[in-house]
Amino acid sequence: MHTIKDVAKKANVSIATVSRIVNNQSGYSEETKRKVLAAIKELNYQPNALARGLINKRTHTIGVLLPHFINAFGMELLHGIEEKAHEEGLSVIICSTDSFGAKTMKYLQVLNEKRVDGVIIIGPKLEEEYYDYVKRMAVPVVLLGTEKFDNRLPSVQVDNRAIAYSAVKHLIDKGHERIGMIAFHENGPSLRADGYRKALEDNDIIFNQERIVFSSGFAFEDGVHFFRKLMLQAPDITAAYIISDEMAVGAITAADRLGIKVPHDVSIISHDNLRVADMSIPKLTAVSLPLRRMGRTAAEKVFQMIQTGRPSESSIMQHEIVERDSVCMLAKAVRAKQPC
Amino acid sequence: MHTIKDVAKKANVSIATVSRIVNNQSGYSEETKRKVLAAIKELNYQPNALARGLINKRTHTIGVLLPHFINAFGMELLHGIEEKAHEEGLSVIICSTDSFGAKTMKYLQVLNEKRVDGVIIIGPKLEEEYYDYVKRMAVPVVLLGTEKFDNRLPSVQVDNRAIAYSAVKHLIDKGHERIGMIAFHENGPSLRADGYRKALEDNDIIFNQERIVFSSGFAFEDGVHFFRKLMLQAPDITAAYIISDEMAVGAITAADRLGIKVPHDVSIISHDNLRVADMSIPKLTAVSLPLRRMGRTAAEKVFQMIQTGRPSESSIMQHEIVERDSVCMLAKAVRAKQPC
DNA sequence: TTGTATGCGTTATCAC
DNA sequence: GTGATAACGCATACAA
Repeated sequence: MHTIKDVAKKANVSIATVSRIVNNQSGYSEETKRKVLAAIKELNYQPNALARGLINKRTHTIGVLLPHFINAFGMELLHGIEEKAHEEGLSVIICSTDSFGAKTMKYLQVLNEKRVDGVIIIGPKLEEEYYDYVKRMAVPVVLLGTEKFDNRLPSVQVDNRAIAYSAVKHLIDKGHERIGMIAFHENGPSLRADGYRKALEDNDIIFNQERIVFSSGFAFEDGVHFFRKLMLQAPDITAAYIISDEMAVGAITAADRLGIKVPHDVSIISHDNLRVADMSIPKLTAVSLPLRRMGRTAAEKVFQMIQTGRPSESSIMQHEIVERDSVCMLAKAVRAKQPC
Repeated sequence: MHTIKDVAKKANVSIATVSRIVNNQSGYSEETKRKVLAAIKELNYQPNALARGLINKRTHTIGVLLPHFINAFGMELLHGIEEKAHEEGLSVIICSTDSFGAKTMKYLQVLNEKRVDGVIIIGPKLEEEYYDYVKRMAVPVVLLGTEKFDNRLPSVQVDNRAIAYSAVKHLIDKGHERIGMIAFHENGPSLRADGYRKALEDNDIIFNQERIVFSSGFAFEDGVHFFRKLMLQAPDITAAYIISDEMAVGAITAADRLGIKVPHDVSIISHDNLRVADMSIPKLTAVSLPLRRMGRTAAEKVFQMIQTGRPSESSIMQHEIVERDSVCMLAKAVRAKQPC
């Protein structure tokens, strides 16, 4: 591994001159430039980013904290981050924290020691401990997730209440009135459950406690379990809003076992619109979240903050409904010509 | 951000002493140790990894190159890598190269400038250009993939011929004889197609060109397209070996459209055993690859190479067949009591 | 246009 | 035990 000194020697100039040329500043003749460039090429010289970082106080590296990143959801976010980050000349170090966040503090320390230029934290909530730490790190931090989990830091999120509202409204527009929901069991109030409720209210449908069920996770298994529970609890529903694609697929499996046909007997609309949504039978109608773009946006924010030194605004990303085959019209008049 | 100097000043010692204590070497009294530790805590001092790396010539960081890492397959590998790497005190920088590997050289340069301690390359093949570069980088490199794509570098792989053999053998054991396959279209000879052929041969089943079809990808869409093609080309098959879970799910969708029931009309065995395998209807019987463990193993290898300085052996990981619902017995005698 | 010298935050080699 | 001080590889203020 050659250093700037080797180049200087080979080109018969000082290291200062080499440095100038490498960082293409001004202050040298074309002649020397050629000499130096030739030496660089010949020696295969690559500047040492460590030494550079030591001086410039910038490592062109950011850290990403994501909890149990095994799932496809986080993957999409990560992909967006990585893509944008590299476009801006930033490398990304991934830190996959376990479900309990036990490793998080350790990761934060590592990132701090490595003097990353910024941090993106993916996750449902920001522990006070983490917040304190990143604050002391004094580097740009942006939060990335589906919940507005903190307002002290800039974030990229979606409006879950609006999403739930859209989803349920979509079902209502399709003629459904007895609508169930698999929500996520949270400590505080659930924005999604709120949106669900509001959509019913606005359309003069009475809310029925029995039609909402709270899951402890977002996985396939949760879907089969809680859809079953939902159907037992509220057998008369004709549609359901399920807050993750995997769960929705699980619901279809559960329905299958229960002898319920989707969408003929009950329509299903899901949340996220990951690849699986397109792979199930029937294909899932879903609320689509721009996960990739959210990742990109988060990366863009940290980059901007790094450049300007001032905090960025939070962004709320738009969602849309992608219609596929898991939801059908209910109105009898329509049903005749357009069976589902 | 405080430096070792600040700590030294606050503790009334020299930076040398602080350094000794931080790296817990010997050569100081308990008394000074306490003082220094107190100062460190109070100032919240974190050693600068850049400065350290500059001297020690180790960054405790490795780079991972993975092509279009969007898919669940790469995710599993990555997860294994990350897990093990952090256990060994290594951070991992991800570099997601596009399908054409156009960005690869750029990434390699970045990793080189950052002086990573090692590199893991995920992918189907190693371009000569990349090989030359990593060789010049003079850091441990391990290849991670499903193909033994190069033998100049240590790798972690599986035995694709054996896998295909196992899969087809499984179908044969279940009474199938007219077995189709969706293989991957490669330039060279396909190990999987070889294994398929060998399994037939060993069981006195004649190979029929029509029953094998070559896909250009591994995705869901490829599955629906090529399964359709396969069924048109060889309508008499009773089973098929499909080389990715996503494709297998696609095949089920295609079958559905064709009015073919899986596994009643045709059994399907897939490859990889990702989460989707468990989510389709019917659930997929699949050859399971220990992707997570493969990732861990790759990380372990680079770590070892970093420590010892000598190259590591290549590893071939074991596979196993996970029986679920997409394959059924064919023998008529059996069929009577065990319909599928 | 070019070179010298200093410092970035460490570790390590000497002295004391 | 402890403390100067020289590297590590580079950028830059200052001289020339």
